Amino acid sequence: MASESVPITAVAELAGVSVATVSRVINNSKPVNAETREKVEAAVAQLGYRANAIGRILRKSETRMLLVLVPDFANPYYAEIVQGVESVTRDRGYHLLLADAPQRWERGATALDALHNRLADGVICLAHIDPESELHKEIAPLPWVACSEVMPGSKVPHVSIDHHQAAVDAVQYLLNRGHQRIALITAEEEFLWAQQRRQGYLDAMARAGIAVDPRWIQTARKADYADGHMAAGALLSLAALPTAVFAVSDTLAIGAIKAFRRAGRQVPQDIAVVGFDNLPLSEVFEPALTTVAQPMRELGAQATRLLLARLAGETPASLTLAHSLVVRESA
Amino acid sequence: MASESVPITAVAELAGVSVATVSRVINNSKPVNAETREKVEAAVAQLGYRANAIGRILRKSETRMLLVLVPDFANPYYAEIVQGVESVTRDRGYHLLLADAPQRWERGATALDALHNRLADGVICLAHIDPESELHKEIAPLPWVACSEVMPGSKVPHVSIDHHQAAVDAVQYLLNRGHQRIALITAEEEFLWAQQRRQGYLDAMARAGIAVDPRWIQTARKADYADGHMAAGALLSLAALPTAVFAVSDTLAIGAIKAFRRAGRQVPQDIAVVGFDNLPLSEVFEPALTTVAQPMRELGAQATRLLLARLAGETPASLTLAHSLVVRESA
DNA sequence: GTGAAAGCGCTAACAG
DNA sequence: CTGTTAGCGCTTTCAC
Repeated sequence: MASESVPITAVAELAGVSVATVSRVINNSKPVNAETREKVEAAVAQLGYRANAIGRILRKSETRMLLVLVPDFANPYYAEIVQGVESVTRDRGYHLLLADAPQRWERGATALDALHNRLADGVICLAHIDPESELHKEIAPLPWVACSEVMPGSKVPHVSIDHHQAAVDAVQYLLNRGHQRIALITAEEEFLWAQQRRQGYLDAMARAGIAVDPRWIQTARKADYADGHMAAGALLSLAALPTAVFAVSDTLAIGAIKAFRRAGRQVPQDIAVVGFDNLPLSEVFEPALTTVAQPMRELGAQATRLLLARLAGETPASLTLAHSLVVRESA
Repeated sequence: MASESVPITAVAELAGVSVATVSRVINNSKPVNAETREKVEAAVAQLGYRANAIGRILRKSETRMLLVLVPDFANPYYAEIVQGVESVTRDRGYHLLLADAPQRWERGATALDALHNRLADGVICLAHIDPESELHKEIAPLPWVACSEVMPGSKVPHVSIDHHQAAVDAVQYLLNRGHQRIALITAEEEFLWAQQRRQGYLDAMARAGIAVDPRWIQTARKADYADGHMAAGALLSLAALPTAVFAVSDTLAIGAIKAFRRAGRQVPQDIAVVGFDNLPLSEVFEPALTTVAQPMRELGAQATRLLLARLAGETPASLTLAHSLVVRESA
């Protein structure tokens, strides 16, 4: 009833028992006489008692909160991962603490405070962490797992897809359809995945015995539409236009397609385009995008299970989840 | 250095002072002798001491955490609002507790536990709350504010746009371009905004002296592409095709445009379409969508300020933020 | 099966 | 300016 905080002592008093007994009843931690239990339960109900989480946490020094470090909330890719995280935290009775992982990490007032201050039991990091950075030094000794972004050489448990193989699959698909002059539109490689996807492209081409013309490879600054547009422009200026493009993100792919069309080229007839990510948008865009899909929710869920296992004292192995090529109209 | 938790007593001991003095230094709460301060700071640095948030919270019974109830993380609309929330919580030194607000609220194990258990100081609710529901009974006595979803008749502080006026503006734009037979594609009206946008359409039409043919109004079950597609199909079967459509969401608008085009109609030449939301997608889609934009980030930020003010004992007034019509190609 | 009491880490009131 | 002490709300020995 009351919105006011009612402490366990009030319940004990009303029920005519000790606080220890109340605690036993609400936690089912030890056998309690049925009659006593009823008295306690009645008192709990009457007062609308809810155990204060803070008192409990202080005592047990376990917060049952997990911190999620997200590079960008508004990016649906991360949003879906968070959804996956949430699905398992909810089941396990954990709460989710969300923090923005800013590009430039300021010493001191960081999102990691929550963890340092023992507000959270562990961290799930979706952000890229430079091994040389302040952030890495801060986070290294903490119980954390990486999701989607894998740190090379780091021994931290992580879950992600095999970006290299996914790129190989995408390019192989193009190869199988008879393409030879396959271009790559990639992004600057601060993010490891960009690097890995690039290598996948290179390896698939090499395995097919195709010499890659360096001008087929366009590196965009970021990965938005405008960048894709520009990269496609560069491709368009080539004497022999590639017959297919693998873009390392759907946004890049869409920007490129727009450029091709503006130049009077048909997709996929004149030039086929494969993207990466399977954004909701890629289904609606015309032509609908052929693209590589990642299991985002699963990525988040597994990362969470990994962290929970780690917190439980286990030493779980990192996980690589399956990707899939979604074939639509653009290639 | 040590990742192990070091208590304030350890710092006091090392510095040769009392815990009270340590507390004063780290909180700057009372003047401390410069020399003493230095000793304490040295000890803090040496031990890598970080004040345990839980102890502090228990003592001050203020968690500096805010709970955000989100209907759907993966929906970019909510994601951007959360971004706005985060921007102010970060500035004010609050943490963000994120919870999914499920459609069907199960009694007991709810996301509101966090609040009942005093884990959070207040709630920002982005979800629709039926005044008759369990959830409403639960949340009513708590410190909360509504964001984007406004409860009719409820006295809870809220921030949102004027959906009615926004719809009037959209329809008026169409009217100004000479359209008369303007159709409405709306969604089932569990959400108040759908109802308000519908009324805006009706009022704008009435004010223009145009009798609305009931068949112009198509009500979709949900608000996804397929629904827009279906609604457009119904419109297409009319003897006199409307010359314009106002769709209460961009997804509906895009679904409709696809249907029109499939039927050989040009947008906007044969039929103009205005959407609502200004999703990222609406800019990329072809034709680029003319649509109503909401200031999502601002919505989140203001809601947070409202809550914070409320927690500070003030009684802030609800806010209505400005929307804007973004004119592109579809109308 | 139950109660008394200690103590998690911290801040603030009170003395000095 | 600094130290002593109480106590926030809870769980968990340890007795009985």
